[in-house]
This record gives sequence, structure tokens and C-alpha cells, in this order.
Amino acid sequence: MPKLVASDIATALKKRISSGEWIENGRIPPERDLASEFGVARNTMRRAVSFLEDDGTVVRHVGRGTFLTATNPASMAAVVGRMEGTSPADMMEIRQLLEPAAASFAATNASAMELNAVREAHRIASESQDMPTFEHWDAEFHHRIFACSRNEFLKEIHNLMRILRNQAPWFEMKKRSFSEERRSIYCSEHQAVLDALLRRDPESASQAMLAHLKTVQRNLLGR
Amino acid sequence: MPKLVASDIATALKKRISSGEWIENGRIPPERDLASEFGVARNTMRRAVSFLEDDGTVVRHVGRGTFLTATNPASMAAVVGRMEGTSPADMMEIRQLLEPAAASFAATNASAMELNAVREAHRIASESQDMPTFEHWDAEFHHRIFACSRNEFLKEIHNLMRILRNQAPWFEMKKRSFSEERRSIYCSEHQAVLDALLRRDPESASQAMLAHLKTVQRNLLGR
DNA sequence: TTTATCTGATCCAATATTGAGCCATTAGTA
DNA sequence: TACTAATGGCTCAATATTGGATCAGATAAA
Repeated sequence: MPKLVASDIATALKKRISSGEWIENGRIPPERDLASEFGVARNTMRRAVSFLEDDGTVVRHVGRGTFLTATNPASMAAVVGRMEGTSPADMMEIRQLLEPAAASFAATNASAMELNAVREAHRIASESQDMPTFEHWDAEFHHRIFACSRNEFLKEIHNLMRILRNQAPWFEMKKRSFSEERRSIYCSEHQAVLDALLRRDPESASQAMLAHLKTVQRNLLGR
Repeated sequence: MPKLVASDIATALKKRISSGEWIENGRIPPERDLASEFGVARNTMRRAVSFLEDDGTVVRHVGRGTFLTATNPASMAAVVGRMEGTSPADMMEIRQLLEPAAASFAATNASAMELNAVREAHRIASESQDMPTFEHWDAEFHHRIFACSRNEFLKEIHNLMRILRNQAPWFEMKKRSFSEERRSIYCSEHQAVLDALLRRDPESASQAMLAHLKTVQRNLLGR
């Protein structure tokens, strides 16, 4: 059994906060109390609370206590929280807006080294033997295309989507929809995208990506 | 029974990871624990985990533990943190991808009541006397269009952009670029978008929105 | 046999937790 | 005002946890 460490405690605290605990006066219990409640040294609890402080969930005042912040970081976290609840259908719709554009940007902006990284991800995915490995390098292929889009904001949106796709409702869906035949279709579609990137052809990169995403959408959600 | 070798264990681990195990705080158990759980020597488990590390599925830190890369709690916060640092230019580029689509969706999906809300925001913005009031209802106009796009994920991305636009670099920029003449241009462009929405014309709603965003981009960032 | 792998064990280096104590600031009270 | 209790900020030494690395022997497959 792994030991309960500060980061674990931090996520436990976040869970309790987002479940509405302590919201009444916005104040969370003293470190000493929390420490004894969790059966952990005060120093460890301090580190845990520091995580919350770092991401803006909480502010601390000497002599007064530790308080939930009602401002920006919280609303940001709320957005992310609601995103976790959005449907795969909605996200696939947005992917079809963003990823073709990313591919188009990549075709014009990518360095040779970055394109090599894309090609490498494609190669490993093609040669992978089991589904989890394929999944991983499939995701990596898409990620690396965003990475050479030269738009930081776009990259971060994709990071968000990637994290969300690694959670609850997607798991089942991906597992259900996977098959050897579909894998090989995905590979050849990836190849088409890669070819367009290597030809530095933004328009066909975009089209190839869109075609691929439509296939994925069909497989994941039916038509 | 065939002997459990490192690569078998690696795929078993991957399966457990992709089934959602350990995603909660992104930490997987210590090698020693996993080894005893799988009934295997620690060296073997180390080799197994090394496969995951090569994959990029996981990163290891001496003294801390082994962590999932794709989905750990910190990575979500990190994404949001990095977004705060992205440039207005990058974000404007993405707005031009998303908002025309949102307008298009709105034209086909909005209810009459929702369109009234959009019109109302436009009216108050047009009649506003001072810049902060105009800013507020301008933002509200865009927000309400997203609100009737019927895509929850898209709405949340816009919420994110809205929060970011209320922070540091944007404030100065908006103040600098504001003028009475530009305000009236924005208003007539909004009017064009609104008209297209009321005509239930997705194509021209999209085009009108794109035209508007290009104006905003030019005013904010120069050409 | 040869080769590769697993086992069991030991030590090392990096990091975390513990438990204790003291300080500075704040709030409440006599 | 002055005192007290509560609270977060901080340090320190001792201990524990964890991944990194190596080695000799056992086992199994080519």
C-alpha cells in the first residue's frame, strides 16, 4: 500500500473543497487540526496546503487562518471542472475546427526536426502491437502536430483536450470502438496527413486531418 | 502457466492505467509494492516500468515516485497557468477559428429567446456612454452567441478566453486601442452578425463574425 | 552450450515525512 | 493597554520512502 503523501492529501483537500465543504465562511481548518485529522505531520499538511496555495485555490494569513479564494483561479478551475463534464460529441465537433487548422499551420511553420518527430510518432504507432501503446503514440502524433503549429494558445487548448480525453467517458468509448481494422485505417489516414506536412501543403494537410477526424467521430459516436 | 515476463507486466500495467486506475492523482504505486502485488522480483518490475517510461506513459523521480504523464492533477493547473502567458496575437488567431463557427451554430440552433438576449446585449452596447459599459456589453454580446451554439465544450473554451482577456496585457491594449470611431464600427459589425442570426443564415453569420474579428485584430495588434 | 531473463539481495542517492521547537501576526479578552 | 491563545511561517535533525544500480545464481529457451 503506497504511503499517503502531500500531493495525495492536496487532491483530497481539493475534492472536499469542490464538494462544498468549508464554503460557508470560506475558511478551512487550521493546519494543526487537518494534520491530526489526516494522521500526518504538520509539516506534511503544510506542504499539501501549499499546493492549493500555489494554484490559487487558497490564501493563507498568519494568525488568521487559511481561506478559499473567490476570485480568478477558482473560476478558472470551475471552467475546467465543467469541461470535464462535456460530451465527447461536443469535443469532437471542436476538434474538427481546431485540428485541421493546426495541421495547416504546421505545414507552413514546422521545422524539419519537428516534422521528424511527427514522422517518428507515426512510425511507432504503426508498429505498435497492443492497443494501449497504439493509443499513446496516436495521441502523440496529434500532439506533435499541434506542437509545430506555432500558436501557444492552440497548443494549450489541445493539451486540455488531451487531458480530458484521458478521463471517464472516453475510456469505455475508445475501448469499445477499437479494432485491428480501424487501427490500420487510422494509420493510413495519419500517413496522408504526414505526407501533406512533408510536402508543405497546408490545404491538403487540413483536408487530410479533417477526413481523419470524421472517421474517428464515426467510429466513436456512430453516425 | 507461462511465466510473467517484464513486457507482459508492462502491458498489464498499461491496461490498468488506461482503464482509469491511478488517474486520480496521477501517481502509481512504488515499484516494491507493484512487484509484490504481481508476485515478481523488483528488478523485473523495474524493467516493466521502464517500458512505460520509454513510452512516455510515465515519469519517475527518485524519492518521490512514478507519475502518469498524460493526466496528473498538476498538468491541468499547468495548462491553465501557461494559457495565462499566451499572447493576444495567438488568441486572436484562435478566436477567428472558433467564433465564426459559434455564430454559424447559433444561427441554426438558437431559440427565439436566446436571440432576443443577443439583440438586447447589442442594443445596450450601442447605447452605452462610457468605455467600461461598452466593453462589458460587447463581451456579453459575444458570450451570448456562444451560449446558443449548443456546444458545451465550445462555451467553456470561450469562458476561458473571456477570463484571460480580463487580465494583464489585454487591459492596456484595449484601453490604448479604443476610440469613438472604432466603437461605432464595432456596433455596425455586430449589427451585421445579429442580422444574419435573425435571418437564420449560418454562412453569412460566420462571415460577418470573421470580418468583425479581423477588424478587432487590426485595431488591437496593428496589421 | 549459449543467451537471455528472472530472482533475490545489497547498497546508493534523491526526496519526503516526522516530530519538535521557536517566531510573528492576529484576534479576543481582562 | 497588556495579556493570552490561536494560527501560519520557518528551521533542524532523524528517519523513512523511493527510484537507480549492480551482482551472483537459477531457469528456460534457442
